[in-house]
Amino acid sequence: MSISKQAFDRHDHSACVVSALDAAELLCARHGARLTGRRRRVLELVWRSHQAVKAYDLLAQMAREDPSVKPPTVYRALDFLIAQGLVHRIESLNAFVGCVRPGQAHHEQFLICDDCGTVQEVEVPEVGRSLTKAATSAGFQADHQTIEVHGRCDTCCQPASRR
Amino acid sequence: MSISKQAFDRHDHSACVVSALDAAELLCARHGARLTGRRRRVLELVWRSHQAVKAYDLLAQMAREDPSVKPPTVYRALDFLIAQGLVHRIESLNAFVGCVRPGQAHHEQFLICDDCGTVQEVEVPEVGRSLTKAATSAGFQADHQTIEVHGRCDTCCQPASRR
DNA sequence: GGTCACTTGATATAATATTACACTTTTCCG
DNA sequence: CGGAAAAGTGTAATATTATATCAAGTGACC
Repeated sequence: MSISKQAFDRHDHSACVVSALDAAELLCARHGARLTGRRRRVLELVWRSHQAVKAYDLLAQMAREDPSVKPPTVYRALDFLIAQGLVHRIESLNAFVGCVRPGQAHHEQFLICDDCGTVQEVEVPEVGRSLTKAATSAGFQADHQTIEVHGRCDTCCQPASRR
Repeated sequence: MSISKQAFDRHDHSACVVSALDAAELLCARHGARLTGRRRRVLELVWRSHQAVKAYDLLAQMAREDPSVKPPTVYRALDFLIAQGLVHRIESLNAFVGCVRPGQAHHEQFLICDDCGTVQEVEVPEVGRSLTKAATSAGFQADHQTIEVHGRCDTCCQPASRR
């Protein structure tokens, strides 16, 4: 972890959002990809929290602002953001989170709290390495790894009195 | 891997099915769980191949035999089999495979061929260990790991002529 | 034989995701 | 500039995956 759990719990989240959006603009510009209004809005909503967001929750929020937003609107934007590496899909939740390391090559590894829903993206290089190695020795050519650890986060493990 | 890829490609699959069903009977007896007709049938169908099976494919097959089979029938049986550790859910496919090590504690780790759909369950102890360790040091109490590697299996990597 | 827990049947519906086609906007080349 | 091609979006319909609810059946055990 780059920051402590305490720091995380009290962090200024608006800064996360701003930096995520800035990074997205930059990355898209560099890749010649268009971060349109819809896509930007979806990314912004995904970044509302560090919990995984459901596509239909995004849909509900966006449809309130503009009734022309329909499921394909959301899924297309998500597909784009995922292709750009700005958003990750959490398979075990059918939900989505903002990528904390856009633009840097990394395996997708997540700690998912089943209590509060917080998704923490981590980087444990050995895991990717061991898996790729094991796959290779089985004659398997690994393209993509889905690594999702469920459990309870630090905060949710604490007795209530200590929070 | 306990057997070679070549051996696997030509293996006598009916033996897999028989041994899976036998192991299931044994395990359920030991746990005081009831492997009813429905449940047994679902397990059998899951074991039809080493590919992940969709719930609605199971449903279609079973409904052909008995029209009273409905989605809950299948999902309940799958829930039971998963709880008994006889079947694993592949999150990234919304599909199910038979467990090759029922009764033995293990992390669920899979190599999934995106060409032929074959799912190979593997055991790479370091991966589970590294992940748990990383989680712990982040104050996270890990309960369950979802590890699914997508790519191309040995057979599908071979030029067609060599198959 | 009664009762309790578990299992199943049946109906309905919720939640997640995609297809298809028309239309608009942007790009970009001559 | 103008206009064709590509990319993005709107719209409607539908496919796929999964669960809730309540009633009825089944087997285990005293």
